[in-house]
Amino acid sequence: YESRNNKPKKKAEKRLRLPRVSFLTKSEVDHLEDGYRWRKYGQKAVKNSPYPRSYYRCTTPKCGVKKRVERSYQDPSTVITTYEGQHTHHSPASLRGSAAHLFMPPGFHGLPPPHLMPPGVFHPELMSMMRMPYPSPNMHLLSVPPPPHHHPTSHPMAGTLQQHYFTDYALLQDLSPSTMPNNP
DNA sequence: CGGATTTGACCCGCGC
DNA sequence: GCGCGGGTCAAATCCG
Repeated sequence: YESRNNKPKKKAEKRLRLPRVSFLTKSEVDHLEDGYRWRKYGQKAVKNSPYPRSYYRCTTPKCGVKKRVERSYQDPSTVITTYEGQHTHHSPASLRGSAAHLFMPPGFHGLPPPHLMPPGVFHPELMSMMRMPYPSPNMHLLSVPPPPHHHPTSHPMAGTLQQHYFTDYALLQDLSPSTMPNNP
């Protein structure tokens, strides 16, 4: 680890913090499928928690979307997935048969307001599309083609043990991680 | 062999 | 300055 200080000061690019969105998902597995490919680049212990936090980066070049995954220590049955940044590409899971990007939650325009979304089966792939950093006035989805066929009951992961139930979501833009809306 | 993961070291901001 | 906490790097390692 000799040459870490030899950074040729790359034009003083500020490490700007992109807006982040977090999701709470009841899941047995830590890393949820969301239609994108990620490479893990770190893992750190979380203070006051027995569960670690994993750091992922989108594997697509030029796409610097990051993702942090940790299990809630207050409710070990839920995982906290935090996305940071916008994908510069489509989800690689846009293959036929994938239910990703087939529908949007009702009233989805920009950032979801702080009221709960209707409960239902949680689609992490759908979740990964909710990446609008700011609520633009007349924002519509980037390029979501109209669904040719809609199979509401055919989950893309049917057959696996992963059953992600949407429980709640939180917008933790710059909040401290200690503000979980979970009163003991 | 190539790409992803593991894992300790390193970086940085901040509070004291 | 020092330690701590969060975040990242990268060599070693794993795995298909």
